[in-house]
Amino acid sequence: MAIRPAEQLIHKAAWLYYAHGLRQDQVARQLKISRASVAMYLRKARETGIVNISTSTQLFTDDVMARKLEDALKLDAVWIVPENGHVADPSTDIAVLAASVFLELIKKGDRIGVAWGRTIYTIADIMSYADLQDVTVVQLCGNLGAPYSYRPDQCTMEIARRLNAKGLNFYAPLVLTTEELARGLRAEPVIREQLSGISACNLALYSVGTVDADSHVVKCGALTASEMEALRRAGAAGVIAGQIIDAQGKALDCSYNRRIISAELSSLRKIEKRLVVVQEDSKFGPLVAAIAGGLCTHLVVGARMARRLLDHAGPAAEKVA
Amino acid sequence: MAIRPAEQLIHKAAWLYYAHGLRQDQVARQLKISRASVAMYLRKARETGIVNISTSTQLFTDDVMARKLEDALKLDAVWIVPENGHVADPSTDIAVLAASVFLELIKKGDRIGVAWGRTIYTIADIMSYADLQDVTVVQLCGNLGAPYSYRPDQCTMEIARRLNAKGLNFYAPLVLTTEELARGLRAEPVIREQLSGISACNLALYSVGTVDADSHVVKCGALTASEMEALRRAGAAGVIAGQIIDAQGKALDCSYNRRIISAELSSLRKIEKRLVVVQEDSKFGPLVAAIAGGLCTHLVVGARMARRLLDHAGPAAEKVA
DNA sequence: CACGGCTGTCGACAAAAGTCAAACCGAGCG
DNA sequence: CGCTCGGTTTGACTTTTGTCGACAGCCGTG
Repeated sequence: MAIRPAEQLIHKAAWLYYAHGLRQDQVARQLKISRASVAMYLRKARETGIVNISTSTQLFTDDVMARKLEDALKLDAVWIVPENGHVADPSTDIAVLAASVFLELIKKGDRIGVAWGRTIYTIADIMSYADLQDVTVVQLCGNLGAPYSYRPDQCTMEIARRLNAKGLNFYAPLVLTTEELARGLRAEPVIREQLSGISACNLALYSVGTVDADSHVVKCGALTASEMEALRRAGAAGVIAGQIIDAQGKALDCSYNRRIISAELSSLRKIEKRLVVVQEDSKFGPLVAAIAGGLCTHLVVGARMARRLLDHAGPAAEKVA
Repeated sequence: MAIRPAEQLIHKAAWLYYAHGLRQDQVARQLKISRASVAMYLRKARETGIVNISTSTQLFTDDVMARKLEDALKLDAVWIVPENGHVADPSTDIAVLAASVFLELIKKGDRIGVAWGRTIYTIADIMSYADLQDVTVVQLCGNLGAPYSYRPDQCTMEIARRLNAKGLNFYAPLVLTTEELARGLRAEPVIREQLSGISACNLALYSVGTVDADSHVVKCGALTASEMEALRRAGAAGVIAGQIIDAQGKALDCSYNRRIISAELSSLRKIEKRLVVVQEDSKFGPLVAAIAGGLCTHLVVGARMARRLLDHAGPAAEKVA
């Protein structure tokens, strides 16, 4: 009995407890183990996704503002977390909501593209476990040898681990020193395959990055602060999956963009559901650019950001009318 | 504050408790209500499907016998509930499992066909609540003015209620006295529309009925025991959605079948996922017939029944080989 | 306007679940 | 052969949760 009590017993305990509604001591008696063990098994069952507890995220879409935003920005769905004087900081709230929304959007057999960043890693970190063996999580861009714990491959792997899904990592650096080398690497069969597999995804998860000295690409050494400054003057408005975009949400025509290994924006746009999560208010500009470029269909933001987006879109919408 | 604490507060409480992992007293403090109220809200949240607790049914498909059955009978998925010396009776187990499987098979936007019977009603009765506004539950056959609480319309409605889905009832009797009247009624626009809408379903839930004096159609007075006996001699092997089928799973050519208002078997076969649940061992014959007729793609049965099916299919499979 | 009925709320208690240190058990190793 | 080590199991204890009866506000009604 001590050989492999794990799976089988955990399953049975979870089944009796959650599906049949038995008490822990009843389960213990039925399984002929102590109640303490049952409690432990149940915790494991929750941790491994054998049982799933999910809460409806409807509360956050019911907001009238969410509806208005959907209309104004032509998005499929918007979730807004209220920022009333809660004790907890709103950015955690946003991540928790994003994790729920993300899980809710996943279907069996899905292929999911994941980018990277602090926001994404936070989501991965608080996301509850699930048991989706037939799901694949693919990395959307090359890696950064960064001193961060939220490198692209880590984001992908952690999410795959949580979902009990297959993780497909990208074995290439995000940015190279010469355009030529990048071109060559992109032509490599392994890399090319991975890149072309991206448009086969039906769900993507990413955030947007800023284009100032605080940007991750700068912090990770992919660009210097002054190079970034120059790009900004040349029209850079945001960063998506390590790629610089302009205010229209198009890839900026610059050396940096030609030196990276990352999903083409056109591939991203082919993905049915593009979930964008933004925590920081400072990312307003980049977010507007991403939306303009059609890189977002599903959006999770805080109330303050939502209002700014609406104010921004409002006049434009009136102009059209 | 006493005006309508309902939805909004329940949602918030559920959110803080289940998604954020706060304790009930923390939630109470944040929402400025007593902990007792929080406990009550959480119960309501569970009851109304605002939070969903589901357990993986993998344990029951992992069975080697389940795999063999899938192969032998060409089914998409089989769940087998073990019948070891559990305290609980196995038929409840089957229903609990069937309810979980059923919920697991439902996707957003689905259209679900539901038949009737004791088994189906039991499933509806123990099924946990969910919050699927964009799902439609349609009744697969006409009604019986029966002294039972599991009339077709009740099965449909109860399931729709549990899922928070739209319920589409059939406003016609299951069986009429003359073929002519039945033909006329089927031609009625309302009825015809309902009937033709059945093949648009992508999930169906039904059981099978026996063709003896204990059959529901006999108990409900749709047929007398002697009429049934005659039909049985004429080749009747089972009942599906109030319709008599022969051993090949084809509709039996008989007056009774021409006098009923129910889904055509061909419409049922067009439904992508056909979940059949069988509790009683006595329904072996009818089940074999239903499977032979391609009326089943997903099956939930007890271990004893599974073994009989395998024994039955085994020789035939060998003969082919 | 007083009256039940209804619903939501609360405090207090009982029940259930979570947790921890200690015991246990088999496996591998010196 | 006896040892430690990693893991599981257990009983005892603490914390958390469920529930009950009582009370308070609101409503429609007589």
